[in-house]
Amino acid sequence: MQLFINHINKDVTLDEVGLKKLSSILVFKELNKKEFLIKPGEAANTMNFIVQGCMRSYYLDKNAQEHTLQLGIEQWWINDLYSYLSRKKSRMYVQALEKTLLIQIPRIELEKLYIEVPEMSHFFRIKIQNAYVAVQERVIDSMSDDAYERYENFRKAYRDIEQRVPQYIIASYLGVTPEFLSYLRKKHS
Amino acid sequence: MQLFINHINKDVTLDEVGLKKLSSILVFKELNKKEFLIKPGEAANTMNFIVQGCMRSYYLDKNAQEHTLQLGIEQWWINDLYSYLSRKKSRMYVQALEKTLLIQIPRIELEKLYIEVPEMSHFFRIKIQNAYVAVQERVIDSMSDDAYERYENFRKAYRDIEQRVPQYIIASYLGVTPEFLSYLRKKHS
DNA sequence: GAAAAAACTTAAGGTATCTTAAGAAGCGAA
DNA sequence: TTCGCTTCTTAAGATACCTTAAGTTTTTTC
Repeated sequence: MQLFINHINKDVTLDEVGLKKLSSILVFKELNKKEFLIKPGEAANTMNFIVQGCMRSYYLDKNAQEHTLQLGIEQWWINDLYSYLSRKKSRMYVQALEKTLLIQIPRIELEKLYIEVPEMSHFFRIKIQNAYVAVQERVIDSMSDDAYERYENFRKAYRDIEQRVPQYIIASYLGVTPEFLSYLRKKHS
Repeated sequence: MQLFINHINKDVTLDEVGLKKLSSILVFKELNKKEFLIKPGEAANTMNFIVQGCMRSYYLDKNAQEHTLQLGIEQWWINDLYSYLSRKKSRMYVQALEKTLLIQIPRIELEKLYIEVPEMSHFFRIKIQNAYVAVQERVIDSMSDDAYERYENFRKAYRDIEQRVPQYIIASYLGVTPEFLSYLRKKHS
């Protein structure tokens, strides 16, 4: 909980009142390993902060292949932001890869909070901007770099995560088959 | 100009006062074919609405290959949103593909306007959300679809643009070589 | 309207990545 | 500790896409 407040305070400064109002709308949620937070057809109606654990979002393409879009551990936000922002049904699975504890902020309360505590509006604007930047980075990467370069980039950017998720999920994040990632690792070792 | 106002009014409702304040900070800018709005090393400090013409943003990868990230015609916004939002220097070229007339909103004025006319803050929040959704869509496409499917998607989504830009630019948007796109078109015709 | 420049096509040979299939290794549950 | 499930590896054959290079068509410029 203190961790969460510190996290918010990195980007904005909340006073006592703001903090109290924020605290009052938080919801704690626990997920077991492999449990889903969101499934296709559902809507994302909360912002979700990982207090402890590890999660990912992914979808199935027309050949039922998994593609991982986001990975997160402690102090990351995880969501189907597409669904949250557009208010459309999700196409994603958002799943715990370990036993995970989340702090959730329901959209309805959050939008009220934006008015009373403009810092929070500012905070999430920054988060959404960062999300945009991250996705754009990924488009650029996928057009410029080959699979092994993307793997190296991934290892740099996600050093803490790499150890905690199975390799086939990393492959599905990079956009290659697990077999090919295995081949690349051998080739470069 | 009326066009621009209608465009804004699609998403938010501005009163007389708001409209006047908005109008007072607009800047018109004309670009000749092939002229650049932004080059690598510069910073994006305006929002840019295309009144007439056609533009694209692209970057060069380490092999000096062009990759087109955004295409736009009349009534689209064009920018290096990454640079605008993060305030970092751009890695992009933003270039006119035809003689183009823009309406620009400088960041400094716009941020003041956000306070006086909150509808504009709302408006650009929606635009940035849409931009996020579009980029995410693209990541999903590039992982799920082969080149020809991406080409068909592109033609559906950008019917009006397809006619106006050279095919090698479409190829660089899809992430394939011009030769390969040419081959695909023949194969499926 | 001719010359120059830009864009598009074709084709051969090459490379990155996929598919399938099988076995090996690691790991959680009883 | 062992069984069963999940994950990882290996390898052969297939395919999507790239590179190079040359020729053709279209567009621009003077």
